[in-house]
Amino acid sequence: MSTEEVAEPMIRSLQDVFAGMSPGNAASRNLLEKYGLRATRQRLGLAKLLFSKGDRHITADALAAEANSVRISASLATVYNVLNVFAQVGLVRELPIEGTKTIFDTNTSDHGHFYFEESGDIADIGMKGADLAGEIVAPEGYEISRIDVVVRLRRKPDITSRD
Amino acid sequence: MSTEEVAEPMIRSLQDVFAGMSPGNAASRNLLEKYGLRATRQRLGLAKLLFSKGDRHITADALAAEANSVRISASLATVYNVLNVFAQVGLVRELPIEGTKTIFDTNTSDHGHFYFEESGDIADIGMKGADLAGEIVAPEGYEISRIDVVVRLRRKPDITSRD
DNA sequence: ATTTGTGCAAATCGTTTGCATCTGA
DNA sequence: TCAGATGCAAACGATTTGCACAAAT
Repeated sequence: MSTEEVAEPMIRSLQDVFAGMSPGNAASRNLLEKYGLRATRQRLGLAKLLFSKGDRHITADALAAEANSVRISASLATVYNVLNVFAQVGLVRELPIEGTKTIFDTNTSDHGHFYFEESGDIADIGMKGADLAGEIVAPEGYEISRIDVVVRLRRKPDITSRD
Repeated sequence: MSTEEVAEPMIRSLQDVFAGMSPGNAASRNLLEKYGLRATRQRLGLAKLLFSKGDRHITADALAAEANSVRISASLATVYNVLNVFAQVGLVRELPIEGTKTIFDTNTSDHGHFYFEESGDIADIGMKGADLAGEIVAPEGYEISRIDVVVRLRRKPDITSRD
């Protein structure tokens, strides 16, 4: 993983590749190898969990739990390892939202997020991320590497349920 | 640290209150009490450090170090305490930027941030934060409590220094 | 046969907490 | 006075790391 050649996310719809596939199939191996990653049992399994269910926002913790509940054995340390490696090559993206836990996003395209303050849930915001990019001017000598937009939401006072 | 002045914040009331003041003065006490906080030695000292030098983006760690270097004794635990209390009442704001360390921003107005990836420095972005807010529609039943915009920057390849 | 990944437990890092002691209104 | 703050050290939760073992090319 100390690979210098940080492959660029050429494949956008990872969901397409993984959707409905059984773990350990040829396509998955191919994908991992395309990113210079050895296709190990746990990487294949975790990739399946990450990419076969549409866009996800998940913590290492939660992913590990989910993996184990589906008989994909992978220690927490390995899950962290795999997620970090995936992030390095661009298969997933780290979200800087909540102070403590790191959240990994399987959607690596330019997009913002809604953050539901009471539940901690996260949801993608359609466009906007890119829109903003166009208006912001980077300081002299710098270029924009990425823009993170987080819209924090609180439940609106429910007027209909007054009595 | 060396906050490059990329753009200027618009609201700087607190700075005006504290600028050039000696620690422990009446105005500082007033301010703290206005927020329902008891004016203790360390709160006054930390407030001075935070608000008398213009907008700042600082970690608890760094603030504690700075305080001690200026003979304002305050344990790390207390610095955390004070910063958290200040954040609760709205004197400062927590920034969700780097996964690990929490950064406190003395500018609580609506604004985005530049994040210099190589140095870890943070600088305010003039407007934009609010602009974006106008375009985003909150999901049914929710309202926007706040929008965080972080523009990550990398150094642009320096063309002039090629040889 | 190598090289790379995995798993465990111990180690680290930032932050919080319990508790005895001090301090400000 | 006496609620509320502080300081220390131990406690904590999330993540990383060292090392022996297992698996992939």
